[in-house]
Amino acid sequence: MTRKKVKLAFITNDSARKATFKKRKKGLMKKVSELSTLCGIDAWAIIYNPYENQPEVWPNTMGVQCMLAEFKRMPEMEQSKKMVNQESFIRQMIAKASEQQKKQSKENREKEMTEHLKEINKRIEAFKKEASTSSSTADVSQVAAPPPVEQKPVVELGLEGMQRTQTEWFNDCMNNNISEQQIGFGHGDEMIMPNFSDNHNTGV
Amino acid sequence: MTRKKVKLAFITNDSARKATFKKRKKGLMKKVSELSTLCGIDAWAIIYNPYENQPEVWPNTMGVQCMLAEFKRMPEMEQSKKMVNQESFIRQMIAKASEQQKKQSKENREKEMTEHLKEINKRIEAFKKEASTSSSTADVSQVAAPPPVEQKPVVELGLEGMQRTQTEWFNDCMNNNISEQQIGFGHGDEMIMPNFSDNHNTGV
DNA sequence: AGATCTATATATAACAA
DNA sequence: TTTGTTATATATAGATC
Repeated sequence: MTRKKVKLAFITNDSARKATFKKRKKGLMKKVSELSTLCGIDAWAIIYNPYENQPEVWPNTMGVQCMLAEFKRMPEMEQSKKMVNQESFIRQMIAKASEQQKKQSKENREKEMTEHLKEINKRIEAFKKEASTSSSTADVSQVAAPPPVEQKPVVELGLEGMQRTQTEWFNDCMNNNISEQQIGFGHGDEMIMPNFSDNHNTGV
Repeated sequence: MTRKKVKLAFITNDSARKATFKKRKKGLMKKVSELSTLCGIDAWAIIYNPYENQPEVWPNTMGVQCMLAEFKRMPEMEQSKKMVNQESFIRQMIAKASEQQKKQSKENREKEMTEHLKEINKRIEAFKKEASTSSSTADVSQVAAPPPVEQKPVVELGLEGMQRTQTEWFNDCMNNNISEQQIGFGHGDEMIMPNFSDNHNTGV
């Protein structure tokens, strides 16, 4: 919003909409990374850009790519089914997964893949210990809100515009066909990234 | 970044960090909603606020809550397993899911739950038709990038700071224990929300 | 279409109550 | 600690190349 206070409504002009999308996507990415840095939050972001055929990922860790790609597969399989029917939902998932299976298990990917998860799980375990002192685990819905435990939070962010299907992207991920660099994210000068060793600036 | 050009590094002072988190979270939410509006993107956001015990959701559609809660469950189950071992990963999911199952299937939730999914799936189907004309489906990894199909993209966004475990939140969701309103998002004056009927401002 | 520029609208760090 | 204010840093719409 500048030069004119843009009217907050759908931009009908195609090229204008695309331009706005690009600019704002970049801004959003930056905001996420800043939040990550400033608040010590382990953050990641994926944007399935509707105007490109490869998603943008930040930070460019393969584990994050695959993990969220995994997440993204779920809606597709839900096609005509109801989300609430969790059992049939999962059956479909198994079917798809077994097709996938022969294409996976590259050792060198394991390490990266579990990188973030380990962090998360450590926190979950820590939290469980804390929570178990205050209530039973049987009926979770009745459990009182646990006492505030100060711990590093995890931020997760996905932005997705459908261009390829989720599964296609996942396949590519599993087949190691990730193109080197699709991150367009040049953040400012003094950015400090405490959590990731593989952060980098591209941008331009 | 004002009054002083903040140094982009972890804020060690607890209260300052919390204040910054709150402000920036709000800003991020607004940005997402604006992107949604301006570019006609079906967007949703969840923030597992590290300082509160209920996630913030926008828009406040239960289907979105449960769908993303579902996504969020996956990492937890991966605890000590490798993400790459998709089969065992899924087996664990089934185990958890069957525990869940007796607590679900409330009719009045189905409608909301599938609301977004239907939109997504429509687009996936449309895309598949388009893509099937140009290549075989057997080896997806070798399929050339499909021709750009102009269609409304879907934005998905999750921000998560671990306070409760994913599963606990999911349980609450399934048990219909969602507290009325945990969204703190008062956007500007002229905001127009074409896609959702249940948007609202709370702020405060 | 994408890269740059610039005037303004917004976001927000530091204060204040 | 929340809320409101204000000075500045940023984000970005529209224009230009």
